[in-house]
Amino acid sequence: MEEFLSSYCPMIAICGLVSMPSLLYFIVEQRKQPDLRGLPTAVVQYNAWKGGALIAVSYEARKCGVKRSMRGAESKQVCPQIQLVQVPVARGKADLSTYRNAGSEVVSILSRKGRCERASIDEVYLDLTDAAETMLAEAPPEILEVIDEEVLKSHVLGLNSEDGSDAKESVRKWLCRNDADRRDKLLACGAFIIAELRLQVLKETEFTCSAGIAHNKILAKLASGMNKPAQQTVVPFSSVKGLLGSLPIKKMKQLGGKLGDSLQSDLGVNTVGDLLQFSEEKLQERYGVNTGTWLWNIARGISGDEVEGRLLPKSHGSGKTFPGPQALKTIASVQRWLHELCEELSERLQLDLDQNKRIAHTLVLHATAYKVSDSDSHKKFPSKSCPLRYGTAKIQEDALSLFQAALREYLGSYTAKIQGSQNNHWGITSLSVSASKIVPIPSGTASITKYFHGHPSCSSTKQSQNNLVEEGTPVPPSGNESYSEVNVTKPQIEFPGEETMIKYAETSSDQLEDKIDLLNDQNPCCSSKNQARDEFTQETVPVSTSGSEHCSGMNQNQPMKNYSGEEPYVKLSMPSLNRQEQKRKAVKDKGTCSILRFFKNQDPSCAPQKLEHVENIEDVKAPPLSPGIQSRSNNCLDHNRSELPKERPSEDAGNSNVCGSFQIEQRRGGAWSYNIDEIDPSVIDELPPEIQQEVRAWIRPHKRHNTVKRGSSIAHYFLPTKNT
DNA sequence: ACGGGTGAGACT
DNA sequence: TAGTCTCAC
Repeated sequence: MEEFLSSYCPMIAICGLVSMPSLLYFIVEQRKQPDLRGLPTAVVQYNAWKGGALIAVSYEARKCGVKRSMRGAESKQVCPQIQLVQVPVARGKADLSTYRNAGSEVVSILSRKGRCERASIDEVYLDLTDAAETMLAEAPPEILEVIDEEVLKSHVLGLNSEDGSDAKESVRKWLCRNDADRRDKLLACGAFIIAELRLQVLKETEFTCSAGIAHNKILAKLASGMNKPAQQTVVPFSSVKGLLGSLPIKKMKQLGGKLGDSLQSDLGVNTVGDLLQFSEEKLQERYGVNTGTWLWNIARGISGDEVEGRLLPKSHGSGKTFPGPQALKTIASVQRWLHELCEELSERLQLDLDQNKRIAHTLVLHATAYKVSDSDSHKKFPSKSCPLRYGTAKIQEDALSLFQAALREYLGSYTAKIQGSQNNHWGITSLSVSASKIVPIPSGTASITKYFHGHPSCSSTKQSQNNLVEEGTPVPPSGNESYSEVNVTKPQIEFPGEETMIKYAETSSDQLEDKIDLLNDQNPCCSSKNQARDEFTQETVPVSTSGSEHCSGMNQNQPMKNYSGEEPYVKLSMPSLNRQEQKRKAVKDKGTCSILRFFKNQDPSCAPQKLEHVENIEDVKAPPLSPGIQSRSNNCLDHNRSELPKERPSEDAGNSNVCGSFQIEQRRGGAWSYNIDEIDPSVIDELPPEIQQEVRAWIRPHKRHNTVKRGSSIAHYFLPTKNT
């Protein structure tokens, strides 16, 4: 216990979660068939094999014994009265946009009270540290006369409902305990805030959600799943050990897969508590430095994973599988499907651009394939990427080129005649295209950069470096545009593998303007595509697409309607520093935070939230450059350990996290699109709106960069070698 | 040859 | 870096 208490560094973050099955289900229920409410229902994927796969099952249906792994047909057997609704289909594939949008709607509400991280389509983490502290200071639970019912319905782990007395009464007592540990008081405040948010979500969207409230994300996540649906669970500080002690190891996030298996079979660890018997060194020895440390911490309920403050996805993808007999066996069919996928992707990119002013820089193609009678038939189909050019047709074009390059590589010596009709050598069982390296359009940033020219920036992470580099000097990894031309028009030219890829070039402003031109290019949809297709046409394509065979009119991508004002791009092309310089600065200036200091005119720690205790943390005080990447870890344990690797932190920094999780179940109508400027957590609010975003982007990573998901990055930086 | 479509992140 | 792999919803 001692170890727990002393090493458990509480921050206050509240994490929200929205669970996808319910989300899917209820959206459908509400929007399309409101009368399904209350009936056993499931959402099935369009694919009609055996009635389609269930991807969401309502609670009523679960009671009937319907499980997610079932097919539609099976569910009918178990529960004849079940109502099956189909997931929307577009372009011959499932279309999840409805769900994405619904998730956004919830995010926009949750983000009113604190920093939000959209962890997935249906999960949101929320850091309510500030809100909880404010509440504690201004209106602590004990002074409230009336306490909302929703709060009283909280589940508080470890709360012995004293001699079977009223559960709500004991919750009320716990919430209002005067002598409680400050950390628990903060959690109590978190419970209030979360309850309110959940009610708000319900009111505004008709979704219900579950939540977990704890001092870090992983515990909040754990808690959020403990009482569903539509309930919230609090993990008091003192309950952590008890909770984890008996928790099956695989229930812990990140341990549900192979690592968890290995812990069980190799170390005989069955519960998280079992992990306690292993020294950190031992764990590192077996799983590597980062994972070892991460495990050691997790066993004690410690996690340095910080709520990131990101509301938008880092990538967009569109993909489809072609299982078994549906495998694609001709280039023509691959091309056709790529067109569909790219069309969807392009649409989403365009939306992102319009709504969020962000640009994706990299296009990636993934596929899985099989091939027969080849020595290395187990070789995986390689992924390929290239600079992303906006415009549906260009994306389609480039994706096809990537595919062909990958296919050649995959087939190796076989490469011979890929063309022709049906081949018996290979088949494509899945295809996907995605866009990544998405960065905000540097509107406004350039001026800021200029303004602070010479000032060190707050960069500390890969991401922030990107931002800096990209924003300051708009150098998208724009390859030669000729790249794909070459590949497409002469697909059979022999490329020794990688050479097909364009190297990222130093980009000058001219090139940048090229890029802009590209963006504005009307891009007659079929132009080069037809060429490409002609080469492969005449094959029979055994797949049925949504029939957008001709690329003529339809999805022309509303070409840049928003770009009448080349405003953003104009700024793009006035780099104030050349790229190298930028890079150098970004790297060199790690750990400083002049910008925030400038704005806040105080608080050298650069952390956007209150940092009353953080002064204890040496990194923060030493802005120039610390060996570790982050200047402020969210986990004081890490910090202490960085100095005293063997020591438990003597004192927690009093910086507590409250994390909660949400699960959505219902909604009402109403389209939504979010505006990141309006969703604005904390401190930076006072800044002029147009620069808030940039500043935040600079600050956030500085505050913490958790490069290693399951490992202490500190360990990574401070431990000289990795003992395997 | 089915859970399918998506996403994030670590490793190398 | 780009590409692979794991994990999760």
